[in-house]
Amino acid sequence: MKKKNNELTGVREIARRANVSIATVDRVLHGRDGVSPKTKARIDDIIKELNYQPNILASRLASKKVYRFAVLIPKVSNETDFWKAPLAGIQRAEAAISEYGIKTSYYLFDLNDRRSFDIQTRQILKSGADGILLAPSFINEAAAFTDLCKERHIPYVLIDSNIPNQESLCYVGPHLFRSGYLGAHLMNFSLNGKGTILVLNISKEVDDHNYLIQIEEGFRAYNKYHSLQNDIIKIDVTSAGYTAVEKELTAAFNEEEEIKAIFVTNSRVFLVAQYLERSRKRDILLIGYDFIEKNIEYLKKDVIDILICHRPGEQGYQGLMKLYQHFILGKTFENISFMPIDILTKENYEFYNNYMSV
Amino acid sequence: MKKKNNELTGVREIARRANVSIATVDRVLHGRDGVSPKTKARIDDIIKELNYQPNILASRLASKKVYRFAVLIPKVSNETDFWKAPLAGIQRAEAAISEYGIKTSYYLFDLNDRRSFDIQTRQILKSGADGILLAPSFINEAAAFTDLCKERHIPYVLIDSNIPNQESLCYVGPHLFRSGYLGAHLMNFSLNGKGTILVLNISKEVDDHNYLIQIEEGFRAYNKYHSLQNDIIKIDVTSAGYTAVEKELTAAFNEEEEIKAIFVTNSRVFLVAQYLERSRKRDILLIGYDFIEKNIEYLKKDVIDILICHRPGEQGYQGLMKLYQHFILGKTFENISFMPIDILTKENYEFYNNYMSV
DNA sequence: CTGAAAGCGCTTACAG
DNA sequence: CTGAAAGCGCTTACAG
Repeated sequence: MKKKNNELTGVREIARRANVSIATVDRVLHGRDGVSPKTKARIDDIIKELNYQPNILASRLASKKVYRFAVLIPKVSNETDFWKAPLAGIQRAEAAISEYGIKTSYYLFDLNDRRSFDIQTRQILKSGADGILLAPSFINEAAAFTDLCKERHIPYVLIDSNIPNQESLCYVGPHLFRSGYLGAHLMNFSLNGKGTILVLNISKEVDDHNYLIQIEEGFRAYNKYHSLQNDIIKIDVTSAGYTAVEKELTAAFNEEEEIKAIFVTNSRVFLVAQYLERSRKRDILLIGYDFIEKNIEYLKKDVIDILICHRPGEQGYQGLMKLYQHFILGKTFENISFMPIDILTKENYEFYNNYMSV
Repeated sequence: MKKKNNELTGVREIARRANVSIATVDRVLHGRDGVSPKTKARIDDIIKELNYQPNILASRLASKKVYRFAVLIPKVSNETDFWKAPLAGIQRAEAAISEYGIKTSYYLFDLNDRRSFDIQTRQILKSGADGILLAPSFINEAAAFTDLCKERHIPYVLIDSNIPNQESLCYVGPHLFRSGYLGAHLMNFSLNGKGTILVLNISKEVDDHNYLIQIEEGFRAYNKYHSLQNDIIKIDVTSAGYTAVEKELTAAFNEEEEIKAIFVTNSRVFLVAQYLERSRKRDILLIGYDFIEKNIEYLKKDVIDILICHRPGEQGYQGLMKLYQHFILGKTFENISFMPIDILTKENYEFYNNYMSV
């Protein structure tokens, strides 16, 4: 049975009402030119009146246009498997949206080699990607790159950490200050105001400073706000190897007897755990960051008490979905999406990453 | 330009190779009968050989079939806004999949009236829903209902709590025993083995017992496993009103001086917080469940120290998506999806629910 | 500036 | 048991 005219929907109905062809409606819908202002106005009115919502399935099926997204993140290394989770999240998103004519390409760089970051950025620009998802691990290089993106009007989404004052499409990641603040609270929850606290920044890269400093400031802010009397000793370990950590910690423990807790501002907390284990120091409260294998190992052994995490998988998933929302759905959204700050212990870590099937 | 024959893809290519029409291919693809065994075998082989993946967009666009999902959850009440979050998650999923020809209907029942649950179940069966998402709050009624669903071959997904030994399509929710176990750990993290602990079950419904008992058992298991010497006093408050809680707590505090902490096995922890505030008892460690307004209020005021949560929004989202995966994508999956067990404090609760935009 | 027509990869009656 | 044809709601050349 053929539908009656007044049962038409979508572009057909708009075309009928405006007395034009659906091709013209399509032109207006996508803001292409070649339509007289008069016609355009008429069609625009009808679109509003009908509160027309395009059928994305039909649109994507008919269109040959392929959107190309580039993903620029660190490769998983022997040192750390942190980036496994974001990658998995990104791939989960990729699977969900690939039917919509989206091609996702991966450009992985080496966290120990800032040139590899630059090399990949050049590849991306050459590739002609429509949108970019990146982790700005090398902040200066990243800022230079996003400047280029802006020049070329290529939207980009940041995950893991933010570049201040950059007009990204979105930042998906933690509120670092608040994360450090939470860390201090968790320490105090157990210490109840007593004992000296060691704060450790372990990083050979100056780039991390922006990242670590925000966490440290949050940490200190908590103790200040609550007028806690704990001494805080801050140590910058400018090498990410075990020996450097061992040396600094040995010195610290020799000088100061009252150390009751250690807070590590990034995922290198396992190095400290290793030290505590080897030197048989028990009853030191140890809190650090990130769900990585080496950390989980010490969490299980009760050497690390708490790991703070920022949903790395979710960051990757959401990051790519933001590009999808922007390009395919034409949605707008807040340009910051803060991740929850999660608390992992020996008792709940198992459930943290295994629910990600949808 | 017309494509060459050997560039054909999808059903067309299968049909060409099998020397049949695409209608026949379609029949085989969907297991409809009316195809000779010989032809079917031939087509099946080709499907495998080509590793054919149907184009869901085209499929859903062409099909007139509408899938109807029924959602059976408690309505948000004045007493608690707990069910806001699952509802929001379900609606988020609904928005994501509605284009695929899915109609979602809501059947909300009253947690104070088990008959309302029954009434809604009858409505659902009458409606002829294809799949059901439900919270089995009244466990006996729910079991009777899912028995009927099984008889009629209507798949259903459970959220929030499980019905033991039911063959649901999936359970999406917490591992309650482990959740209680974590609760005990958090207590001990602050108490360090000292002080008497009060465990409170506040519920007038016998139905909740299965739920609460699992949590309590987990809690006790932790203390036993770690040989903690804390006394545990367990109180069942069989009314969900403030006065009953006040009476029981007053009595408990009069009898026992050493109470240092209270663990409430469900979201009624705000009633205890209210009591502690009114009776000016400070320094009592208070841990309970769920991100609801009244609890957050006391979390902010430092009366409640920790809330344990099981991603209610995610449960709703994933629950509906499981039905989608089953019906539209024809995917298979584990029939249990345990939620992470999250720890909320005054410092991180703000980030817990605001990232849900995708 | 505009329209007629083919096509995206499927599903659905209908006819035989 | 099987196939030809129309159609889902869009987009895309192409022609004028």
